[in-house]
Amino acid sequence: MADRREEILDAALALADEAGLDAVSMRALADRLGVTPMALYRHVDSKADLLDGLVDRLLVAFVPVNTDAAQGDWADRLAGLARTFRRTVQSHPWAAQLLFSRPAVTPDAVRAVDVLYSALIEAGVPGREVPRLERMISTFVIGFAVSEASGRFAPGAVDPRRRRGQFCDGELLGHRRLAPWLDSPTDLNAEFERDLSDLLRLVESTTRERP
Amino acid sequence: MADRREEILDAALALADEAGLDAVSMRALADRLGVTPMALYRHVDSKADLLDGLVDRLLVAFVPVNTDAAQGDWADRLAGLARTFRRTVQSHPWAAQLLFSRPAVTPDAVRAVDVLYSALIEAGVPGREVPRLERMISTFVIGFAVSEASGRFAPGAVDPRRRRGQFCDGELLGHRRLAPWLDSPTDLNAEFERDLSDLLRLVESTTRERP
DNA sequence: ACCTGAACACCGTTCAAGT
DNA sequence: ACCTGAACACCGTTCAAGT
Repeated sequence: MADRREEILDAALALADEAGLDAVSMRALADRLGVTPMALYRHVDSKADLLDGLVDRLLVAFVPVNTDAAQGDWADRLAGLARTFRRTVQSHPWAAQLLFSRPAVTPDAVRAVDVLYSALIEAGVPGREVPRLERMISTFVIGFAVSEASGRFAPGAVDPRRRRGQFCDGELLGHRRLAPWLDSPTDLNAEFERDLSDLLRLVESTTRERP
Repeated sequence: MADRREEILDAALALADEAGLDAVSMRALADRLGVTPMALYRHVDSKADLLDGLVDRLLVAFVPVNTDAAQGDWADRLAGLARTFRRTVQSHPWAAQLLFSRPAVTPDAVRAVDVLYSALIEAGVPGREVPRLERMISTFVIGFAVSEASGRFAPGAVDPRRRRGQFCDGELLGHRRLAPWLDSPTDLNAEFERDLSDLLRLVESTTRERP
């Protein structure tokens, strides 16, 4: 009765948290379970299937069923879901490599999409526009979390020699004008909140009729 | 003088276009160049360095220097850059796995960021807000292109048995109310344009003073 | 039903040796 | 300077065999 597949996914998740996604090989996973690599294939179709299972585990963890994110008006619920998702990726940065690769197809992923749909309907967004706005918001939220986890928002150690070259050639005019604001480090928590409130304003503006 | 590194990147890009990113191994790449795998390490630090070089090649291709995307007012330039980026990823879908992994650090990536900075400044966005809006827009645009290329926007073949189960249990209320709009297939070209115009409206609204 | 052992066709990378 | 050969320590997966 104790589903062997679940034990395998437990071990894979622990391995990924401890040593990163690259450390999750069929062989290493089998070792950790005290079993031969081939024994895994009885419960998992392939390594790709294993990774799909891993992503699903993460989504189970964050979908709001009887949690804070399920309370409040539509804006609270939408922002709550976004914050919970970001926090989940922060605790499992290895997931960044997987999150953009598969459609939201598992029952739990569909449930998360449904929370967004319901929030947008409650906000008064026309039904025709809801799926598009859902994709837009989820694309941004996943993108932000993945960018953070994979270092895309990191300071960016540009080769100073080349940078100076670009500056002197009269290039990078934008960077030059923004110099006062580019030196201070970014508070990504505050930035995420500002981005969210911008997106909520955008949702609100979609409830009014437009040409 | 003929830089050997450039020949290697040419071959790697061709290999990726023909057979996908997984086919780009040091051994296969060496084979294609008629050389021993170890010969590559004279011109490339590691496989990671090779992949960074590949991404850079893509960015060189799309940064607007004397092209359509460099013309027009700020909104045209911003939308042009987004469209060109999306088209680039569409022609090289293997890049999807790499685009979120490294900060925009190479000279060409910095140039692309600068085009966005300049557009936002011209739009009248306060300097303090420009870097945030640049990250927000680029995160969305990269996320959209990557989602498309990696199948996240694909129809989503949910297991019908499970889906029915969820429907009958009174779950997925959002999906149920949206059924009329969820059956027709999505025109992603039109959706991308609508998303872009929403983002441009958001930029405009940031030029007005807010609390 | 569930697991094992041996094997196949691959990886990235190091190191000493060649010219 | 540039390349090679052999080797190390890995991969995912197939297939026949064991209990």
